[in-house]
Amino acid sequence: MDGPKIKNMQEFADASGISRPTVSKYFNDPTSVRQSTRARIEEALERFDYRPNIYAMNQNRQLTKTIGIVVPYLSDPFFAEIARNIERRCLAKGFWPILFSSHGEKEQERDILDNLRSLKPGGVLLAPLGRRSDRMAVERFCKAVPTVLFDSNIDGVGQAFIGSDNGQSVPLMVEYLCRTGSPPCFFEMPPVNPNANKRRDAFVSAIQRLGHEPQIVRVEGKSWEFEQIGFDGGLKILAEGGFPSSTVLCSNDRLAIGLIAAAYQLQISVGREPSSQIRIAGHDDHPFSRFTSPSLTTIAQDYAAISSKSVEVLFDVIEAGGDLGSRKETLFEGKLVMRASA
Amino acid sequence: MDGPKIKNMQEFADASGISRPTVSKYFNDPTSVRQSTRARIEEALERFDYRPNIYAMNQNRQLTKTIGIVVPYLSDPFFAEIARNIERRCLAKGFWPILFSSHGEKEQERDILDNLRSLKPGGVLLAPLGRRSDRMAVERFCKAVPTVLFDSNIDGVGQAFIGSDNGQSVPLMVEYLCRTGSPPCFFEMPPVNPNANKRRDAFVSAIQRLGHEPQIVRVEGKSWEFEQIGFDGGLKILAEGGFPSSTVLCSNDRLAIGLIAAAYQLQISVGREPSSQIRIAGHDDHPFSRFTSPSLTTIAQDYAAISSKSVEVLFDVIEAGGDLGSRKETLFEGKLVMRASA
DNA sequence: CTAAAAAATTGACGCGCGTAAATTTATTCT
DNA sequence: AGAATAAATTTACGCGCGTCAATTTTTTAG
Repeated sequence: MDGPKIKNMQEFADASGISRPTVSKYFNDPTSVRQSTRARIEEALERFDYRPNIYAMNQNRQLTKTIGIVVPYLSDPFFAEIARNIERRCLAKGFWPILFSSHGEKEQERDILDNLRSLKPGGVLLAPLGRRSDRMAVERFCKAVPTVLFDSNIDGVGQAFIGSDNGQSVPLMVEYLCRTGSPPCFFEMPPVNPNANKRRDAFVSAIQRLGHEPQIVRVEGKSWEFEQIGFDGGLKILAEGGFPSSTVLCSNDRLAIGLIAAAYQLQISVGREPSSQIRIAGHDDHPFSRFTSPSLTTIAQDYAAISSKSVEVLFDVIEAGGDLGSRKETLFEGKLVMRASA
Repeated sequence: MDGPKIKNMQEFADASGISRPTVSKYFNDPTSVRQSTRARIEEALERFDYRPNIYAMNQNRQLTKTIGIVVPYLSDPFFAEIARNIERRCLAKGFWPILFSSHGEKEQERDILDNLRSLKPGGVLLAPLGRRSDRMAVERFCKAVPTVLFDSNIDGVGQAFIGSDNGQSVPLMVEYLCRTGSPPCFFEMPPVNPNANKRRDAFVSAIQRLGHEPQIVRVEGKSWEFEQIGFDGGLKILAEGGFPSSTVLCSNDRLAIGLIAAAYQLQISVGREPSSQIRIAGHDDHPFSRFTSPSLTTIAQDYAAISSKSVEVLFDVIEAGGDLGSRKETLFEGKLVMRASA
């Protein structure tokens, strides 16, 4: 890191005693040059700390080494955690992840996809808003850029989908709850994405299979502040005679977190001890769910598996030139996490 | 959105009947062209949906319209929330925010700053890791790119600092707690950034000013999973005779969230009623702090003010050509948020 | 050691845009 | 109306790099 300042690749090539085209090859794939020249270049790199101008690198490329990651709501630790995993894996593959959050807004999602297009990313990992997505815009985008959907599916859109298997996880929880106490009712809010509906449907069929009548309690609210919705809704329901069952299965953990807070405020005891008045269960194993009072019994989605599989499939798509032929859906099973709340 | 495909600015200029240099001017600042030509360009834009190649746009620029946002830990909803605010404000100014998270790791932070340099951002908003930052790397970066620090200060580094005034907020809380019950002890973990130390120091002087002996309880732990640290530490302390006071002021909300969970598990009642065994207070008004059981009394940092001021100052710096002359520090006061826990 | 294969070099062009100087056209002001 | 001013056009160059074809050098295989 000394010597005269290096301005461009030509100067760096001169300084390292290698021709510019070879240096260029090196930067696009270090393994594509002979071991001995690679060593010489990397030695020079330490002396001069030159970095190619990424803008010049990419201007004539139709596909860059950038990976776009789009999540619906970054303030939700679930997505923050997933994004973190994905970022690491992209970096390990020598790609450059760029993170975007739609912040729950359709327009934002559309803008992000628009902007992303001009970034010419090598591929995109997209967790769509879901029902609120501009389906046309997403579809158009996926046709132009190799895209893998995760978390929330949109039928037929994108090269693949990776998510968790609500059809397995919800019955797992329902059976556990029925086995250990009164059959649960289902607590939901207006669905923001297909998962919410799938979970409700899975609940209905699972509880019917066990010979019970499905009971669904729905509260209103249209923001992404799920905890607040669960709290407000829970407060109202609990104050007005309570849920139809003393066991409540929530559509997701964030809703459950709000509901637990509401129960506490009304001095309704939550838990699986005989003395408790209500049992509450969630779904997702949200990072905070182990710190509720009582800690939340839930279904653990396999963060690591979902993110690593998503990245893996995306790179398959990229290496296949943007098209796999058929759209693959991968669903991971959830695991029951028994804590104190149910 | 019909007609023949537009490949570059020349073709778009031809199609819209305007010269290329004028079109170029338009894209760099739509207000810099006459109203009538602007209208013609925008009309053509609707017909052809052309977008300039951002890579070609930026390759000859020493400063681009990109704003880098770097936070230490995105899974922390506090930073996710701040980032969201900042993003919006940058977009409103016609800039392009790009978000990065150090994920609590020094190497990540260094890599991000390195990569950011080759992005040639117009400016950067940086919430450094703090004590774990590679100070030299940060310093070097700030000399090369207009940078405003926020949340966590590093003396003399960057063009400005925006944060919250621990010297005001902590005494505010201490006085409240002393006025309404027994004087608090201070619950902390190994400091990850200067705020932690400032808060402890502010606690000591505030409690002494009120004529009490400062008592500090420290637990170990070196990850960014603060809740877990608070929980594990709290469990141990509460089981081994408890805190030196029946009122505990935690260094931050996440620690408090863990502590409340620990107290619950040990069936120690938390709250400000006379019947409660312990009072617990936090600091930050973390998005989840209203959903703990009981809800957490805390100090609200002014998210909106911090983010808007940060952006504002950054644009001042940018407009001043990267240097304001003197380094400005802005501290916002915290507000006491009285909830049920203390 | 020689022929074949692999890798590096040389020289050159183009990408899409920013930008500058000189010129022409349009707008504003009195 | 004409003069002064503002804006758009024409022309042309350069940025840093990808990439190609032809050539030379180095490595590998027989």
